[in-house]
Amino acid sequence: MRSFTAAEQDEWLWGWDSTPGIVSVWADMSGRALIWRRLIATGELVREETRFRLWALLPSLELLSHLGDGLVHAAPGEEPHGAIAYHHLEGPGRFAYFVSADDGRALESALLAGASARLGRKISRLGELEDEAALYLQPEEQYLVTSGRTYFRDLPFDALRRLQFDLETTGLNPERDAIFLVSVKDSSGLETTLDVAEKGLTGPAAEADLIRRLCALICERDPDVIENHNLHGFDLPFLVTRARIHGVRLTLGRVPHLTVKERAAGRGYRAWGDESDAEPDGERPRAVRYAIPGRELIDTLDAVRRYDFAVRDLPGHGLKAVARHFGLAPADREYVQGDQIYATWTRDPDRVRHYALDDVREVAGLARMLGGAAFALAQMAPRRYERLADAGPATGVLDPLLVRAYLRAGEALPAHAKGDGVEHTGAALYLFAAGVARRIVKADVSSLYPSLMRQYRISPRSDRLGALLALVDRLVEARLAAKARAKTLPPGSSERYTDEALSGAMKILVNSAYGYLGAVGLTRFADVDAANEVTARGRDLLALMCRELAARGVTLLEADTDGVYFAVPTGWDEERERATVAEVAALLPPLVKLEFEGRYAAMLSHQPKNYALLTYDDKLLLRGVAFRSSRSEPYGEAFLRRAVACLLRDDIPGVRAVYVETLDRLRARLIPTEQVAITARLTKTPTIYEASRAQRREMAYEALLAAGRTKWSRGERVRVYRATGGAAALLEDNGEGAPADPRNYDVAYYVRLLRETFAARLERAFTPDDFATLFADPQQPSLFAPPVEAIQPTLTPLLDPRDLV
DNA sequence: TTGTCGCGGGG
DNA sequence: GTGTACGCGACAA
Repeated sequence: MRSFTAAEQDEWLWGWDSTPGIVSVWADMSGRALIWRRLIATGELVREETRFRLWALLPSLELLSHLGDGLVHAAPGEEPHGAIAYHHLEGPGRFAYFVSADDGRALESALLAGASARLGRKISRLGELEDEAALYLQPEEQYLVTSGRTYFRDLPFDALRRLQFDLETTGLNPERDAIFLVSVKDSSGLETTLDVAEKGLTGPAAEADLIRRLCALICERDPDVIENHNLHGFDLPFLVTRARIHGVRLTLGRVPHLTVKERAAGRGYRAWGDESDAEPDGERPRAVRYAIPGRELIDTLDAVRRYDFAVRDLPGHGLKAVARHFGLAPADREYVQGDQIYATWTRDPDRVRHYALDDVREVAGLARMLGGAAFALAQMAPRRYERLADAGPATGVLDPLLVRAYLRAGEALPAHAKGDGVEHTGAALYLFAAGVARRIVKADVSSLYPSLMRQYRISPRSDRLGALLALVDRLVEARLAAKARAKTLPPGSSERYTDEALSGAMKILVNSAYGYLGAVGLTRFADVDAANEVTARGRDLLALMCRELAARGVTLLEADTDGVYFAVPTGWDEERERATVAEVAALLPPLVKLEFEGRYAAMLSHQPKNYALLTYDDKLLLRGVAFRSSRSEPYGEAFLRRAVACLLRDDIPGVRAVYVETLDRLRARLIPTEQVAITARLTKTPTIYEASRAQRREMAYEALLAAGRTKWSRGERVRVYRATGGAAALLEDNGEGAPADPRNYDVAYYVRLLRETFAARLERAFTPDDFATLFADPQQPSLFAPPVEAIQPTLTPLLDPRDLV
């Protein structure tokens, strides 16, 4: 294997051109690149126009042989003007020829002519070439890869000029509904709203004028970045559609004669399909996103999804829920329900203005809080900022980094790895014991898989340069440095924010290196065997940790992938717990760091990945579908929470009391109807349900029909419950926004549900006899039942750690 | 019950 | 010319 200096490997991660402050790049096939830069010292915006050579990688020169003398050899870096040039790349990789031209259209037509001749039919787009016939990127990415430039060098996040806008519309369908207000905020102090009523115009003319004023305002404020929540899924497609309907040109960018451009995307906006009754035949339309020259379009929904993917603690992904979760919502935040916004506007326009401004303020806060990672990625990878903000880390970031690294090293790139049928094996999951245990410790290995890749030098077979591991090594080191630097800087400062963002971005990349290996068909250097070696090492390591912990006298409860829960003997203090974890950690390979993650007073282990924990400050944590499901009836969830809390506090009579009390309240109908109802989302129209009703009756629709409702729309949410006699019933509103409360629910049914569905989640904590006693019906007393006070929860061993191979 | 597909968001 | 994962709910078999 060739060896590379640290400086060369740094170039793989960061590129090599030090041009600072690039905030946007727009390039086309003609070989023109427009680059907007902010001068670090003054914040002034400058625009540069430059020429670059478009390029592609080919397996051979066959497609260009028809050029004869028109195809010239040129050493790397040489740029023979007017000619199509090539040079050979080293190594066994498929893409061994680098070809380039001043004008990408000339290169493209030469390739198309060659392909047409070879295949004997007209080929008119590069996309029609067979797989792996050529490797080519978007013009902007070609420019960034060969120039070694990246976005945002030396630029703090807060130096970006950012603007947020939010449309308020009469509904969700852009073909039918209209924009009536837009709120706008930017990072230089603007906060304003535009609306249809301002200019004395009405009807279509007023909306068209509103769109023109929005374009003018955005161009005047001239932001580098435009942000909103669901920007690509709602605001942009809505704006584009309304502008088209009114014949208004959307001049939002920094090149006057260029308007909004569509690009294909996996997620984004799909025309039609929301509420149309008859599904159109054939393919669903492709999702599209939009691009604007000179500005980066950032959707905070992408940042929220990326955050929640790692942390998994958000109540939902909507703007309001996320803003509240992060404490970004002001105390006097105005809320208006989505379908009430237009009606509110007609009565109380100021309230809607306030609401819409709160929206853009929250978006600005959210974009800063979560947008740092993509900003930092854009300082490394050769792609536009907006692409890095919505890309997956493996295909969207690591793959482009590797392509740039190989070209920089003059090395041929391999074809996309294809699956060879080898199954991808997963992580280990063990349930050692079920029931109740006390004095719980959680220990885990952070970043287990990348640590194993580094420890055992596991890399893709086709990665001749060892570039993936080199990137992971450098990322791990650079991340430690960035974290350490951040700690020395003032909290909340721009500098600290920038280092924290860098550390976050690096963590994302490091943790995606393993996913990269397993993404067969998606990533260029995927290698299932290497991925399987990582998981196999991971399983061995988890088994080793478990055996060594057990050998030190603790009781193992559950282990999953990279972490383990166990109970320690009576009398151990935290110091002894930590010392035990440290002892086992010392037995592991040096790059694998086992850490003490937390300690808890008690745990109910129910099923794999389903458990309850009681913290030492008496907080109850429920994990897994058995304990928290949006489908559960609220009275049952409430019972379960209270009963589990009693159980973990060792208050068995309390468990019994909660059960008896819930039964009594059900029988006396003291529990509000809303507590026994579940929310259902309607997916069938009345016509469709009518057609299937004979075969199968569904509770939600039966409830609607029983309530005399024959019309409803798809997507509507209704609350339903089982009324006396077992009939499905609809829980309607009481007219004041709260649910009605007829209390005519089927008591016998909900009594049975309490025992068979909810109490059953505590079954593994007791012997069968004790469980029967504890959840016996007080209306059917048994003569032989032992006293509840005598019952002790149990812990049932299921798997001996010594049996782990 | 089990397998497959689609969604999450926006007014 | 794109390409996540995860957990859940709806539907069909």
